[in-house]
This record gives sequence, structure tokens and C-alpha cells, in this order.
Amino acid sequence: MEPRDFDSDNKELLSWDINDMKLPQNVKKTDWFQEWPDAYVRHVYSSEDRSAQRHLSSWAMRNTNNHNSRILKKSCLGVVVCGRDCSTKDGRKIYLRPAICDKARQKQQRKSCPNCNGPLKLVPCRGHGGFPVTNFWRHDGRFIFFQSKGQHDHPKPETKLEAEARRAVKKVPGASSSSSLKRKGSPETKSPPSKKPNQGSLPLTWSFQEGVHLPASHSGHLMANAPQPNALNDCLPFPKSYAPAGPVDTTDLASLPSTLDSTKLYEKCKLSDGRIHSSDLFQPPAHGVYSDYDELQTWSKNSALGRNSLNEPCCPSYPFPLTNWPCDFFPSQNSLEPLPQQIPLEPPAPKPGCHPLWPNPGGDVYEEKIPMDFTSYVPSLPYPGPQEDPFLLTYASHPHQQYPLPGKSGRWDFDEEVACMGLDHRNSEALLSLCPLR
DNA sequence: ATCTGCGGGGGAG
DNA sequence: CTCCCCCGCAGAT
Repeated sequence: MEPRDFDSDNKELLSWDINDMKLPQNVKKTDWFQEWPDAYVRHVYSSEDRSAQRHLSSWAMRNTNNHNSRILKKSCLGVVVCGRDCSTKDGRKIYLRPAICDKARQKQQRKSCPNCNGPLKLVPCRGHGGFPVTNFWRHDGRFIFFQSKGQHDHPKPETKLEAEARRAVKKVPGASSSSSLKRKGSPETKSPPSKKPNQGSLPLTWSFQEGVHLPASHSGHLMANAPQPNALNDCLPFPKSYAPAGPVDTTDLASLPSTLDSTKLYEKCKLSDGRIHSSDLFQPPAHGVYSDYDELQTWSKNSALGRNSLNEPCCPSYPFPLTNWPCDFFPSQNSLEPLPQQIPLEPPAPKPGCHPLWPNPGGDVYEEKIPMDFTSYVPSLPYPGPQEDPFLLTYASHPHQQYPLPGKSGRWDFDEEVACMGLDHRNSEALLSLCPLR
């Protein structure tokens, strides 16, 4: 092709706007699903990507009527925090997921903090010129275009799965949800009742995603089912503080409601053709720290970019000090699907870094994390919120959606990433959860 | 019980 | 006009 065409194509691929009459159809590589899109980013997903089809986001986004049936608009609801600003024993803050449904949200606000019983407070998102961050979804041809406007100015809430898990736990009195929560500290800690993830054959993996993001408590659960026991040891060097205090209460786990459908999780892990995605298997980052929100983000981003882990082997070793793990702790999203390859459209790919990997059952390892990349086409924004509190984390960060492979990915929001080095405990919990599996 | 998408309406700039 | 938000409905989870 001529350079000219190439240039114009390239420009088209990099400069489209969700409102354009025509969106690029010459997309070479689609992105991995991003669970925590932030800032003014755009992504092009395969129309086969389930998460994209569902317009998922780990941020609590509600549908907003923009009177345009072709473009779905969603605005961020922010995060529900403790009105007393309490912290868990491990120093974590409470960051609950606002209910999407108005009625449910009102009801939610009448409830009390799972940690201290204090009043809950909804922290609205004002990251887009004082208004909530908005996400736009548009299906066009073989792709699903995504555009985010604004940068979240609040911590990440727990993920949908985490919130569901928490609810599920509450429903089951027997389930020691409370104990678990407390243990973990964070409210969100609830874990999803993943059902037996491994059921069947999930070897390992339950989907990492879902599994992963399970709160630690569940992890126990997971552990129980998990095929591989040594995970923790192998994987994590957690600082004591992050480590689950005491024995993991498997009881809780056991009692968890099976509300969550493990099957679903499993499903996520599987490739469309039935194979399990390596990414699915991955494990928690080895670092003991939970990365936080940032990490997750990174992860997501990475995953988005990368996806290749399968194809490309990464480094098996962990390059980072435990304390600062790269953000990618959990792979967040990924699409389950077989993916079309995804590649980050926007930013050129950065360099891959290595990061913890999770061995997969098969033996492959994936790893990911890139120490950094620069390609951000996105204006880097300072992340005010979340990062401020070193502990803020919520579990949320993990990805749950699909399995991304962490492969190499590049990340574009470099700043964020860097910032993210602050990790969150919660993530660590999540890690714990995961690790057990292994 | 919630989530999610749709679409009617209203208000502000 | 555009953008934001509220509300209710209906189908899906």
C-alpha cells in the first residue's frame, strides 16, 4: 500500500470520534476489553467481544438517554464510601459500588457501612467538567467502538462481581460474610461466590477474572476447590499485612451461596472454541501488595493492549520488587473470546514488560506487565482521587470480565500507570484469593 | 431484586 | 441544538 493510504488510514484509526458519521472499518487489530477505562480514551473492540457487547465497565455506569439510538451513552455514578471515612483493619477504605438502578441506589444509601456501621455516602463522579464521566458505545460493522470522556475523580468502586458476591454473602446468613468481610476489611470484600470454579475442569482457573476478583474471602472458597494448592507460596510474597490474617476461612466460602454462577465464570475463561484461554488462568500478581486501582488499570490497559501473552511468552520472572508491583495485578478484562487479535489501536504498542505471570495449567506462563509504556495518546491526567489514598483500594480492581491475556501489552496511559504504583491492599487480597488457587 | 437499554420529557446554556 | 438528568417500561439476569 501506498504510504499515503497508510497514513490516512492510520489517521483515521487514531482520530475517530464516536459521533463521526463513519467510523473506521479498516481496523487491523481490536483492543482487549478494558475493564476500567478512564480518561479520554477510545477503544475498538471486536463485535464478538462479549464484554463489549454488554457494554460492561467495572465503573458503576448507568444508562443515560442521549436520544440517539445508535450511540449508547452511560454516565458514571461514582462510588459509595463510608460517611465516617472509616478504614478496615488493614487500612483499607470502603469503596462500594453504587447500585445502577435508582431505586436500588436510594435503598443502598440507607444502609450502613459494612465495616463500621456508619452512614454511607455516595461520592458522585465529576470527572468530566464537573459532570460524570461518560462512556459511549457504538456498534458498527464488525466492531464495537468505545469512547470515554472525562477522568474519574474518585476511587474505583468494587466491581460488579464483587458487589454481587457481597450481596450474595449477605443473603446467606450462614455464610460468614460478615466475618469474612471484616476480616478482609473491606466491605467489598465479599467475594463472589464463585461457584466452584473449577468445577469440572476448570483447571485452574477459573476464570481468573471472575475468580480473581473475588474477594479474598472467597478465595478461600476458591482455594478449596482450587486444584493447585500451592499457589500462595509460589506466588506470593505478600507482606504480612496483606496476607490473610489467619487462616483463610474456608467455612465462609463453603457457605457461600452459589448465587454466582460459576459456570459463567468458567465460560468467561473459555475461548469460544471451548479452549481455555491462557489468560484465564493467570494468577494473581505475585506481589504482595495489592495494586490498586492503578494496577488494575494498568492491567486492564495492558490487557487491552496486549493480549498476546499467549503468543508471546513473557517473562516468567518478576521484575518488580514486591512492593511495587506493577499494576496489572489482575488481568482485567479480556475478552473471552478468542479474539481476534487485539491490538491497541491507538497507541502504538509500547514495550512489553514482564510481569508476574501466572502459570497456567497448561504450563504456559503468561506474564505481563509492562513496566511502562509511553504511548499514551491520552493526555495524561493526574489522577486525583484514588491515588491519594494509599490504601484506597477496593478490590475492584480486578478484572473480571474476560480474560485478557496479559501478554505484553503496552499501556498507554503512562502517567496513570506510574501513579498507580501505589497499590492497594485489596488487590492483594484478591491476589490471595487467586493464589490459593494455584 | 437488579441490571440494562430505550425513549419521553424537562431544564439549562 | 446540545447536554444532563429524571422517570417509567420492559426484557434479561
